Amino acid sequence: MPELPEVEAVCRRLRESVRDWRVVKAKVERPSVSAPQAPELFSNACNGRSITQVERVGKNVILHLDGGGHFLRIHLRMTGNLYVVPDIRFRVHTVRAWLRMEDGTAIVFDDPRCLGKIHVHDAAELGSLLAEIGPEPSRIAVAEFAARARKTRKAIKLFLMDQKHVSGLGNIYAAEALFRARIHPGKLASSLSRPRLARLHQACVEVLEEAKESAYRAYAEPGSFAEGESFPVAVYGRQGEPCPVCGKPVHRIAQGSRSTYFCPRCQRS
DNA sequence: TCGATCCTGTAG
DNA sequence: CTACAGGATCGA
Repeated sequence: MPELPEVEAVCRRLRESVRDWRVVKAKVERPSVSAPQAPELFSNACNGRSITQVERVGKNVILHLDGGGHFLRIHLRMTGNLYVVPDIRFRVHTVRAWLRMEDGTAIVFDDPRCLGKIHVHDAAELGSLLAEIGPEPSRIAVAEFAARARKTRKAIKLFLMDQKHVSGLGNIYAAEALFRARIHPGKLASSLSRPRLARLHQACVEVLEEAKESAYRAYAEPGSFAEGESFPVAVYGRQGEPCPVCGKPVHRIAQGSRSTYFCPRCQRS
């Protein structure tokens, strides 16, 4: 589910709905979510500790723990979700890991496809972790954004989705930002002019900001995102449907073995 | 820099 | 049944 806006919604939701931050027991039900770390590492790091802060870095959720000098890095990948349940005994079967709090409630990591990850890190590693995740569009200067784009040799959409360069955009919002900026997704990042890159940067900031609001609203009920996405997508998933601007049918192509949607008239190559 | 791969669920 | 899914890593 999550790109930056959805991860942000998950974090906000946790901060609001967790009442007791003291962990009495933590368990990984599916070792692949903690691999290559052993599940016990997770349990040992969490048991008896308190979560002191919920932080989002790009699409990562960081849970800081007191005492032991550790923090958790959680990545939801495609289908992961993090939410609070009143009683761990009644969790759904797709819960891959959980932390039970002293008051009996629990934070669960629910991930049908098991693609998500939970890892334990030493507090000292936080800096290097942050260093390998690029800045979000809203926190990068246009000049820097353009400089990075011009340095790479890949298609602009792949550049947008590469978290090392710019963080937060995934398959949906990258396509939506390119549509707003009227740039063809297949164009080489290094071939775009400064004005076009500036337009794209602005579009990324806007799309993510707007999507944050709708993601949070869609996530009003703890435990599930509302059906689909309340963000009004213009092109994503709309192959064959008319472009909202010019009416030409939306095209779909493959890039990096993922689907890309765009308007062939508004976004010319 | 590209494709295959990790998993499971669901839509066609 | 196959195709495909809002992500990222790894090996070639």
